[in-house]
Amino acid sequence: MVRSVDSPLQTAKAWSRSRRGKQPSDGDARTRILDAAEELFAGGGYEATPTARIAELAGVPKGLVFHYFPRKIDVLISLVDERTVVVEEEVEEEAEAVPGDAVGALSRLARRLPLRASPAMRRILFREADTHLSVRERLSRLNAEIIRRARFALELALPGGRGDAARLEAAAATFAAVLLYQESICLLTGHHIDPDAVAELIAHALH
Amino acid sequence: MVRSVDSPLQTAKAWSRSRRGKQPSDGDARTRILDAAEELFAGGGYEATPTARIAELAGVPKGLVFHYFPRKIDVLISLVDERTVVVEEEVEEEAEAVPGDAVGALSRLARRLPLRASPAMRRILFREADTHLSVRERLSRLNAEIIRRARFALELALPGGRGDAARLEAAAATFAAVLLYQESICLLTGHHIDPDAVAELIAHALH
Amino acid sequence: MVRSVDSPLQTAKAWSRSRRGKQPSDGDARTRILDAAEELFAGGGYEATPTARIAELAGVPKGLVFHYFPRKIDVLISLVDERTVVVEEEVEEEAEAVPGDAVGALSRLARRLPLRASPAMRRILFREADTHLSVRERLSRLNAEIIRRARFALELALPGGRGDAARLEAAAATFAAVLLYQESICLLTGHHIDPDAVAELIAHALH
Amino acid sequence: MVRSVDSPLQTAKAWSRSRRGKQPSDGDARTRILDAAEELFAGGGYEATPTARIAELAGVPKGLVFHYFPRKIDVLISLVDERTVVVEEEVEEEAEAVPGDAVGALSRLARRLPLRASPAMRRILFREADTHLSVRERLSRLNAEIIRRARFALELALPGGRGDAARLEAAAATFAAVLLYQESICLLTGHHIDPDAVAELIAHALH
DNA sequence: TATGAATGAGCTTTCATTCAT
DNA sequence: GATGAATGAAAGCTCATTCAT
Repeated sequence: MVRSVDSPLQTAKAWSRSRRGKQPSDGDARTRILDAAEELFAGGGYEATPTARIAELAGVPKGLVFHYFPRKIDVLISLVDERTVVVEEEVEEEAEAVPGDAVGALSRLARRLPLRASPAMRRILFREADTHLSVRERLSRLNAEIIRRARFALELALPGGRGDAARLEAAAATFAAVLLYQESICLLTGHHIDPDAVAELIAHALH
Repeated sequence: MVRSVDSPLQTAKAWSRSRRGKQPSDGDARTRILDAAEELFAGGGYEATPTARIAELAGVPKGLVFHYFPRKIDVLISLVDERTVVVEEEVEEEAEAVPGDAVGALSRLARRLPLRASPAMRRILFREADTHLSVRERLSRLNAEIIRRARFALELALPGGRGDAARLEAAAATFAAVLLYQESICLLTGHHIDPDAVAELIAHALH
Repeated sequence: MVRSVDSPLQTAKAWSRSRRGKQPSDGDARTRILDAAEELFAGGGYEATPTARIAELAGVPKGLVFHYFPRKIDVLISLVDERTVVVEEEVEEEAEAVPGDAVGALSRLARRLPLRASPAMRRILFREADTHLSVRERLSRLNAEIIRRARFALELALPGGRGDAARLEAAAATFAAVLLYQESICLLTGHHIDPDAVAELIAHALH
Repeated sequence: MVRSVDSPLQTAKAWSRSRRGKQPSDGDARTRILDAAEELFAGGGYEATPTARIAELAGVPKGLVFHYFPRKIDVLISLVDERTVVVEEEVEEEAEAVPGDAVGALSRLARRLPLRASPAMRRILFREADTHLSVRERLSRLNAEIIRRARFALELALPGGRGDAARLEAAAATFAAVLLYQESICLLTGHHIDPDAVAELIAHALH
């Protein structure tokens, strides 16, 4: 089953609608500031976005941005804190796992990343990761969680310990790398990678 | 044969030495400016690096930077133009290919990316790709070339057309993704991926 | 008799305790605002103290400061108005005067300045005097009163009109200058002046 | 006898003329910036003076102020460093000293403070002393030097060890206090103190 | 009386870029 | 080519003050 809310394939617009169900400039001032920052940071990058433009897009006076976020960097930090959630435990995963169905397990993971974040927030997560510590930490945890889940899915789906641990580890890391960067690489190079095909490939590699 | 010059594993220092065989502040002014910019752009990002700091690190007066590079962006463009070379044709590759040895072929590709660039330049290539067109184009060509080579290596090593074309394509793209992003992901998350293990995994997936 | 309350030698803490007999953050909001302002103005100066910090230290919301004091300058004015009292008439002074004891009279004046103000308020009085008219006026009156008293003490203690009027005037002004600035100069340069020694010096000069 | 150049009585205008012999807006940009800052800091205080007004009065663009003085405080520091000189040794003083003529010695000290600074710089020295360390240090050294000289003058003029050391110390400190603060107190309270009268008073006290 | 979000002018500072020498 | 003073637009940020509640 595909749930669109957290599919990485859904559009920014769709995310907005499904999460807030309102017009873009709705909500209180603080929310509108974060909305604006999210859009601008995703579009042009943190450094290249003046706070004045955030205020302008949010429809609030410049000073109000600093009322809520004393320093510009606090906007980014709050954005990451409040709008990216790495889901680190999910009991249902085991329930859904079907022994032997490694492809299905990975495919499900690809469709339902343990990340609650808009497409815009994902771009911010990657783009600003190497400049800002708090962003990097979040990304780091996401990466670890995806690897953990991929490993779990593969272990469950491939009982009997076929394949050594090292190969399983490489498989999990590879799948995480592809998932994390497919959006970026597609955006940058226009080359699309189908996670399902990779899932099948990896599953096949481990039999 | 392993050539260390373009190995992704070599250090920034080693690159510097092997390429220039000089002290860091050697060379003419233009070269020193590019050296400084390379280091600073890689470290803090293009936007966050003032031209004055480039001049300072290069040991040249501020005005000289603009003598060689009329606009700041020209420093980045020149850097990418002159210090990242995507090697798009290499006759020897076929010569080295051993039919049946897919792992060896991919492993060789990992060690010898079709990219002549310092580690610093690689970071710049990824970091600034979504902001600056010229950088993005270079990255795009690099990605395409790696996929092309990975596909070629796999086709050659796995004769007989075993495995369908789609799976082969997924394998090539996966390998390219891992190669391209392993440095970034390691830098960001601390998680290291061994290209050889991935090569073996993929080769095994295609038999 | 020595009364410690207005001795220039008493500490800020002692003043606080003796005057209010309460915890620092006691009292109604208006009082706490003035307390906070007194401390901050004395420490960093009027201009360098934001009203927000006054409110914060006072433990009241920012808006309340402006409820009691419509403009920031009104805090300073109220402080000077309410917390510096230049005592311009004191009948007992004559009673205590002992003809012939000029040193004792001056010494008593030094210990009991005709000023009811905390050490913090004294600093404010000097520091802000040349910027704010109301402060300057208060300081001016204090200076005049000290001179008047010193002159009176010397006249009374040195009967017979020995010494001409000009010298007596210079003596009074000198004593006032030393008294008024000894705190400042000690604070600024670390050099301490003993008012008693100066009293003796001056008395001796006039025989 | 040396007169007007360093007399505390000379006007700001006269100082300007005698020191530079030019129009106010002469000199290079850096000098004009310091000129403007000197005038404005003396008039309204450091905190209350925006750098933009300094630039405006100096007739230079705002950015140039920060070209020469990276932070606003550096303008004040440079001003104190370059435009207040505490003269800590002067051989002639002994030559001029006439044993027995204590009044003359003190009077000469009053007229020729061991301070090379315009009246404006003197005000800055006092006004900003308790906020800025570098200013306070300069003032502290000036105070110490005046005391040293006053003590020296009195010792020389009053041979024979008449009067104990403590009284002599008090006398020196008193004279220094009056000299240092007469300008301030005059400015603030309008009350003028004649240093000569104080000199005579003190000399008389020590016979 | 009490509150804190809202406001915008103005602050210090940064910086790419120009240009006379 | 080489230099660093000069320039001004724009950045991040501060802050007194207002005002609806």
